[in-house]
This record gives sequence, C-alpha cells and structure tokens, in this order.
Amino acid sequence: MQKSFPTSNEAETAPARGRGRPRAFDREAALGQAMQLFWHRGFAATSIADLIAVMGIGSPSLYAAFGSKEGLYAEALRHYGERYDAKAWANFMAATTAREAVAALLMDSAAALTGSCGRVEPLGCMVTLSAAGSEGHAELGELVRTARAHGLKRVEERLRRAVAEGEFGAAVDVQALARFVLTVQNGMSLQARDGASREELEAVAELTMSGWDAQVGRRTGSAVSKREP
Amino acid sequence: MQKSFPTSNEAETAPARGRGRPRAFDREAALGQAMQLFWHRGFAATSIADLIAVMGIGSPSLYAAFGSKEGLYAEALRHYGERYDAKAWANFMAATTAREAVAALLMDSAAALTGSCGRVEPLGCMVTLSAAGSEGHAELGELVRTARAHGLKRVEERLRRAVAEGEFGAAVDVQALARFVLTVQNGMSLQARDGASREELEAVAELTMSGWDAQVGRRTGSAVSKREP
DNA sequence: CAGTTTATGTAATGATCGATGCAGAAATCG
DNA sequence: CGATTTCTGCATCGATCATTACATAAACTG
Repeated sequence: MQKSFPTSNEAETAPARGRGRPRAFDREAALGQAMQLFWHRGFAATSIADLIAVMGIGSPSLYAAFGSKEGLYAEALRHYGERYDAKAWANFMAATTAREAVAALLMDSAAALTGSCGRVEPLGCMVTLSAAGSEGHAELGELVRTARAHGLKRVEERLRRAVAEGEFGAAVDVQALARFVLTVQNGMSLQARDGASREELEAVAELTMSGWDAQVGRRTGSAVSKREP
Repeated sequence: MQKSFPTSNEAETAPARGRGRPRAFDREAALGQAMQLFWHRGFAATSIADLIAVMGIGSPSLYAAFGSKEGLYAEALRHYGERYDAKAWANFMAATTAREAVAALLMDSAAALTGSCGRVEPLGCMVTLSAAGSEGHAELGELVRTARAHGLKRVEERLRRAVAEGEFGAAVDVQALARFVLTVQNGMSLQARDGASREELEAVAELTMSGWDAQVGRRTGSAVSKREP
C-alpha cells in the first residue's frame, strides 16, 4: 500500500521563484486556516466551500496547491505536528529522568489542550481526536493512527531508557506504564473538548503521577513540579 | 432552547395496533442497525443512503418513523444508553464501596470498549467518541455532552457518598478524583478504537487504581479484583 | 362493502458535495 | 517583443446530499 497524496510536500518546497505567475496567497497561512477548521470540525464535516472561505482563495487555487481534500488534510496534519505537537513534547524530550519527562508531558498537555497559551485554537489534540479513519478514509486513518502510535512509542522508549539507566527496576511493566500515561493524555483531549479547565487537567496529571509513584517507587514532595505563571 | 426532535419516543410507544397499514419492519432492530453505523462512522460521515441500506427500509419509512437524520441519531443515542451504557455501569452501581465501584467501572469498560463480550459492535464508546457537536449540530452536541457530564456526576456523587460514609477522609479532593477516573475511561475509548486489547486496558485500570490508593489510602492485595474468565 | 388511516416503493426535489474547464492575468525566458 | 508557464476567477461538471410528492398497498372502522 502506498499513499497517493503527499505527506511531505512535493513541488512547493522549491525555494526559488518559479516560472509562471506567482501564487497570490501565503501557502502556509492558508494551510494554517485549513488546519484549524479540520481540527475543529473533523474531516467529513468540513466542506471545500468552508475551506476556501477561511483560506481566502478559490477552489482551483486550493486544488492546484494541495491536490485534493485528502491531500490538504494530510498537509494540515503535518502542519499541526510541526506547530503544536512538537511544542507539547519539548519538555518531555529535555527532561533528565523519565518521571520528569512524563510529568512534563502531562502538565504541558493540560495547558496546551485547554488553550491556555493565549490561543484561539480548537480544544483538544487534532491527532488524538481525529476520526478520519472511521469516517471511511483509510489512508488518512492510517496517517493519524501512525502519529498516535508514535506518541506511545516515544514514552515507551523513554521508559526503557530509564530502566537501562537504573532510574527504576526492570520489574516495572514499561509497556503498561506507557499506555497508562498515553491513555490519560488521550482522555485529557476529550475532557478539554468538553470544557475542562487547565487546572482540572493538571489535577488529573497529579493523580496520574501518584499512580506512577505507586508503581515505580515514591519520591518526596508534590507529584509534579510547579509551573511558571 | 428546546429540542426539536424526540429524546424519548413520541407516538411509537403506543403498544396496541394502530389504525392504518402496519409497519413492515422491526423498529428497534432497524434502530439498532442505525446505531451501529452512527457509532462507527459518526454523524456527519453517515449518509441517509448508508442508513437505509443497513436498516433495510426506504427513506420515506425512515423519515416517517424517526423524523430526520438528527432525530434518528438522537434515538440511536438513547438506544445505545439503554443497551450498552447501562451494562457498563451495573457493577459500579452494585458495589458496596466507592473503590470497588470505580475499579469495576474501569475493568468493565476495558472489556466493553474492546468488544470482548463476543460482540461485533464498533470499538470505543459511542457517547465518548461522538463529535456531533463539533461537526456543527449544536443540539446533538448538547445531547452527548450532557450524557458525558452525567458519567462524571455519577462518579462524583458516589465519592461524596463514600466521604459521608467514612470510607475515606473529607480531605480527599472528590472532584479531582472523579475527573481522573473519567479521564482514564475516556482515554480507554480512544485506545480501544486504535486497537488496544482488553488486557492492555485492564493494566491501565490497575495503574489507575494505584493512583487512587496513593490518594485515599492503600489497601492490601491487587489493585483490582480478578475477573471471571 | 365503502371510507379512513398509515406505510411503502418509485422517483424526484433543490441544495450541496468534491473537483474542473476555460479564458484571462501575471510572471519568467529567449 | 513574443512564447511559455503558472495561477486566478467564473462558471460548471456529474454525483451525492437530506428530504419529500405521489400513487399504491394494507391495515382498521363503520
């Protein structure tokens, strides 16, 4: 099985000015608008008419630049990953212990998913909440499914590294612990979509780390480190 | 704001034979088929043509019996609540302690959401995963949002009762604990949709109860009671 | 039986769906 | 400059969308 639309862009990465008439709109800006609409309404419920309205372009321009509705969604997913998903994992990556990494992931998720960064973006994670696969678009479904699996893999590998480094014993069930963390993060997206506040999700993160401590050995102090205002 | 389609049925509850030509199909059976399709594909991605195909009826019969696509979805939600949701909460309701109740809810959810009861139904919870609200149907969105809020309320009230009965001290943050449990259960639906097994979700339930114990005081033995094969 | 009432099947409604044909506009190239 | 290439706006494509007339069928009522 090979995909028929570009995950990484194909021709538009050409940096220098092309030959014909130049594009009259900012491709990334328009993609950002499309991403937000897909993010909020989902793939099936978003029409081309809706898209060209928020993107401020005509449909021929849309198809010339992105190929198809599926292609646009695939690019919107990539755009999301670069702009938002990466940010939610930054502190996870930078943490020195697995526990700090997971705690940072959950606390940063609590903030990001509830739009607490002065954003106007939709609530919850676009990848987590995407149902494009169930809506009958197998290719897009595989795309988001892979992205979600990647998150689990990242946590799992971080925990394996922690075992190798002696942060906790090999008796800890790394896969179960990783899935537990991801399940909570997934649930946070649904909670955020229903209006849960950052503080409420941070409390969930704290309780999650209590479960962590009960499993791998408790530390002193609060379950998670305090955040900057 | 008042709803324009029936949550509880209106005329079809009449038990005795009516006056005109009798309906040629089993209303509940057809509703069950519609429910499964909505459950799997969501509201927006399910067309009337798809529905009448699986229901085995013509579109005039559908509209005569259910009023509209939204009305059919609302009834499908009710049908789901009666047939599946109630079952997932039975042991929760019957438990003698709040801890047993929550553990039962999570363990039963792990089984129900992964289709481990010999079912052919879609994976995950129809109510939890419904995005009808975001898809532009405010009335249906309010319906599923209310159903989801009801789950949180049930757990919260059970915990309050536990405090009143002295199962654990009043220092426990009942709201946070309830939201923690519901967040995990919500996450389980997304995990199940992505193919997580019953055993994997049961491990998540175990870890969740570890977090519980860390918060309200630990008990001996396994975090959750064993299930029957 | 005729009359009423409700359901069904066929076929069609206007609207909207995703996607394009086409002519002109705006750039580069020779 | 003309030739070529690419993009844009307008109009439109056939398909599908949710919904409904309409005629007929099947029950009950009197």
